[in-house]
Amino acid sequence: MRVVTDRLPHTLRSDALDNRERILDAARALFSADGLDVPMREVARRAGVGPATLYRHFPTKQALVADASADQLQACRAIVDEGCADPDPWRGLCMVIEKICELHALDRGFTEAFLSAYPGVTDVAAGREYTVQEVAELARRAKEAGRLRSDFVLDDLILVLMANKGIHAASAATQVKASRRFSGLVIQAFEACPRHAPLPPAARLASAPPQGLSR
Amino acid sequence: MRVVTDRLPHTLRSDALDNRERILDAARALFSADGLDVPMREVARRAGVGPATLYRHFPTKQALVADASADQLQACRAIVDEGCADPDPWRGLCMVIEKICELHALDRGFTEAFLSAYPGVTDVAAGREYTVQEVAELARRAKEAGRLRSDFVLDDLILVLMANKGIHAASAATQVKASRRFSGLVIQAFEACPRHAPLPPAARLASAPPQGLSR
DNA sequence: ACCCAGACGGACGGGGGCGTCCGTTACCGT
DNA sequence: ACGGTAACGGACGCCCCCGTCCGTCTGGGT
Repeated sequence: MRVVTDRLPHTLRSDALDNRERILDAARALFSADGLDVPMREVARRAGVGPATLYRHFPTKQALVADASADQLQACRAIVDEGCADPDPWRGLCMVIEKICELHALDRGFTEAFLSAYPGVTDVAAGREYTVQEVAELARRAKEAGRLRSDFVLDDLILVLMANKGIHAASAATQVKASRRFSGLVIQAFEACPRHAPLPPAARLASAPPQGLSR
Repeated sequence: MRVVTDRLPHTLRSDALDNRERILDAARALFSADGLDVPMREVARRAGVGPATLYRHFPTKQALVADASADQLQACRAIVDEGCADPDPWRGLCMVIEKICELHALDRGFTEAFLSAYPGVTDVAAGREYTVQEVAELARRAKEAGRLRSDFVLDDLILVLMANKGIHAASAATQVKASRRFSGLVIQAFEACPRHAPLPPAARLASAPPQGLSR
């Protein structure tokens, strides 16, 4: 083990910075389209760099995933914040569900990172926690307003996101269309309605199995 | 349509028959728990046979998947037939959705085969077509009875099954629990209800049609 | 212009899955 | 009991991915 790991120059050389950006661009594109199950080599090839350069910038796949997912994570937080800011909590909640489902439909890799809670992708895991907690408050208010069914639990949100992840289509356009239809259905199921029978008990869904990061 | 492929002895030797059964048992167990992404070697190991024996009995993975899924496929047909036999089409439809979701929750490999996650398993694909067509008739009757929302389309069923596939949990028990909660939600979303707003347009998800023309 | 640390990438050894070949085993009919 | 052959499985060569080493190159400070 190295002892003195600090003392690194915090300024990268221009070519190194350039490569770093191209690697992240490549990773974003590939992860988004194909999920996290992409060989590191493939990312390097697409970025036009050698494997060693890739590993120098991102020693582990988790590090790469975390940095490549930063934008989407930010988008996620923005959606949730916007939903919470809506004076009508039910409308805000619906918007959050729709938008997040759509976001996930457009970025398979981010979806996997978001739902996996893989040790090492701590940034994403923390982002998910933030999202979930914010939505918890939003849901509380929506229940209070009598619009969200009283037997809704937070795990239902995870359930919906996992389910949304299962939806696959040939084209991105179809994917989004299907995802929209799905979130529409789910929202109507969540809406408080006297005709609705009680639901089966909810299940504890802490996290999904770490899939795709093993390579 | 089989031509005159029969020249070989249709009677396997006793040890061969025994191995075939053990291979299928191993495949069923592994596919069910871990999905179809299991190395052929792993199936062979579990069955206690060499790789060559496995490949002799099942030249391709599709062949193995098809035979290993036969039971579940039969169960699927039985569920659908039972649902169609119910004098109350809405109750029959609900039962079909619940039971099939549960079946899929308990067998990940079959789910993947059923949803054509694995191309070329024609038997299973045909079974799915049968299922879907039977449910189509059931749905028609449920709409006629005014219990199923009029804007339900068959692709919604595929959508639900794909979504159900996305749900993963640590234990089989939790998995089934989550799946039940999920099917409960979607059933309520499907139920005709004056308070329900119209849904976003459905997406074409059928992934079967262009098959069997060439080759 | 010079220099050298920081950055690059080709190449290497290891591991695992794939599908097949071929020498050996043992089932089954006579 | 015996022979022929169906059936077996260890072993092979192939390919892809992994993470690292090391010789080469170049950016940017003097």
